[in-house]
Amino acid sequence: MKKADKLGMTFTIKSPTTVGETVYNRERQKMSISQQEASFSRRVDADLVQNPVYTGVERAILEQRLPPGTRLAETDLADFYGVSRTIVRTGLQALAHSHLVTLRPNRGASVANPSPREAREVFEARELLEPRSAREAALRAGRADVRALRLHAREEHEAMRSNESGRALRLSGRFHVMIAQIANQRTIAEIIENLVSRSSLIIALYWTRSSTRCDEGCHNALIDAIERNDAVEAEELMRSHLVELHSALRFDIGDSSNKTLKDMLSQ
Amino acid sequence: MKKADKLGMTFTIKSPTTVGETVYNRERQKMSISQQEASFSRRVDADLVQNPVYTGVERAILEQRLPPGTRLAETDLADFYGVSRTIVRTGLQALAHSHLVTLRPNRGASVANPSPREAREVFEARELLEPRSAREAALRAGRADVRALRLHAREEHEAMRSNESGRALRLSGRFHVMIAQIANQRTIAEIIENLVSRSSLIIALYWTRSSTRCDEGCHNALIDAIERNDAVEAEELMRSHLVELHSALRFDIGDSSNKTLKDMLSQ
DNA sequence: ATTATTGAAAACGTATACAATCTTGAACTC
DNA sequence: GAGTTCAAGATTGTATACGTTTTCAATAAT
Repeated sequence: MKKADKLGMTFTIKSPTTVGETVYNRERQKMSISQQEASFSRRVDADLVQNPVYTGVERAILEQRLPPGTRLAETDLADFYGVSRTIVRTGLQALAHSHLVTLRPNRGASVANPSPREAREVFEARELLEPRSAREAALRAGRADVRALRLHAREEHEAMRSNESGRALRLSGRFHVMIAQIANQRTIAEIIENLVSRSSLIIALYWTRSSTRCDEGCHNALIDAIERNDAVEAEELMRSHLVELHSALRFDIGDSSNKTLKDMLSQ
Repeated sequence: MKKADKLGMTFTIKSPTTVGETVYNRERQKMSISQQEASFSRRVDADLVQNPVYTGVERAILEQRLPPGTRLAETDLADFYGVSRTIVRTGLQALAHSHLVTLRPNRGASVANPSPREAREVFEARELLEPRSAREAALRAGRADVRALRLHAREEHEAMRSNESGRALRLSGRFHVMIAQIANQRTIAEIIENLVSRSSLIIALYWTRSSTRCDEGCHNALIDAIERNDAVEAEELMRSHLVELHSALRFDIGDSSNKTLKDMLSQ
């Protein structure tokens, strides 16, 4: 009770709208990206998509409503999402595997707090994988893919304009994942998806600039290159985009988040 | 009862010796590889290492005692390892995240059955990541690292000589992981570790040659290059080694495993 | 002989109970 | 006043109970 108050967890139990949108997005991808083998499964995800804790907390982290280090007590989450602790634990364990959440034995879960080293490594890995992905995407992208990318870029833009910076950040990450998916290398796309997710936490901790404006230009330029099937240009644009992001991180600041956690989960 | 018989699961409940060795290996690494930040945690693993289901099933898969597609009934595992289904589920979910196990809603778990496409993608990803890792390892490796590698190669050799092909395969994979760890890029090392694990399943399904003899020469040559700090050579050796492995896979054969699952888990 | 039906047994999904561990804060000592 | 001790409360870890779904074999129908 005291704890719930401290966390600002005066929740009315509600069903999260998260699941709906995620499913929608998946559906949309399915149309634009050729799926060669139905048997190539990520069944874990199929299960996870309907775990409200997983989808809800993931989304809250990607939108930076849950800052790094935030304690995630099982009972609070169970109450909030109206499920038992069993489901909460499943979701938290999955998030821990994605490095979005840290699990400490007998101490419970908290939003991950990537170290400067981890931050650097994540971006180095992205700089290694994503340019190649962008090149491949430029070679493979069809009309539907380009259309989906443009639609998505518009959504990003609108989120920025209406000052929904959290939503903008999440969509920006999703843009990178979409490119990786167009490249039609699921294994690598999945790795990239994970690295991109972690980037939201890294940006929350080490980002220096206030604006994410650069994203807009970069992303549009990338779409143009992909539409032209200009593989070399797409690869180079992606590389420089990532280097730019990476260079906007500052690792010399200590994590000093003293905000109260009011309404971080709800909406 | 009927089912247990069919699976050859006439288990005497015993504590798996798996955990012990794994811990030992980790300890050994810790000595040979410089650890800069204790806070850079993979706490999920800390938890998982003492999950007998996770360690036992993982090891059985890596040693090809559990062939792809093998059904993993929760109750059987619970009985075998002497834990409740709660623990079994935690372990299986973790294995599913590593793509070693497939979870289908209401249908339970089975050893993953990577498609030809997934197999190809895994090796493509390895060819992308590991050569670079080997280069970095060659630059960074110290005396202790080289010594650990040679010790490990000897273990591999002995496993081969004594016809423990499963153990040899697992150790061979571990060798690649060790190099990735020496490269001191934990994020990428973890990705490689996962790809290497999946390779055991891929080899079980699509391997054509009977011998793994080539490994021995390749690995020794790699150690030599690393000892000389010859980055270029190490990178090239790793690249060609992986290409050779990849080229020894045949994707046109259907999976026809009709073996009974006797004693696949025990020992 | 092959396919459909069906119901019992087995297996999975989720909630909950209880034990083990950690946290907190008040009382106490120095 | 700063630090220590310890018990009550809170939180996590594991097992188990129970409802739901699936599987499978026996039976019936085509």
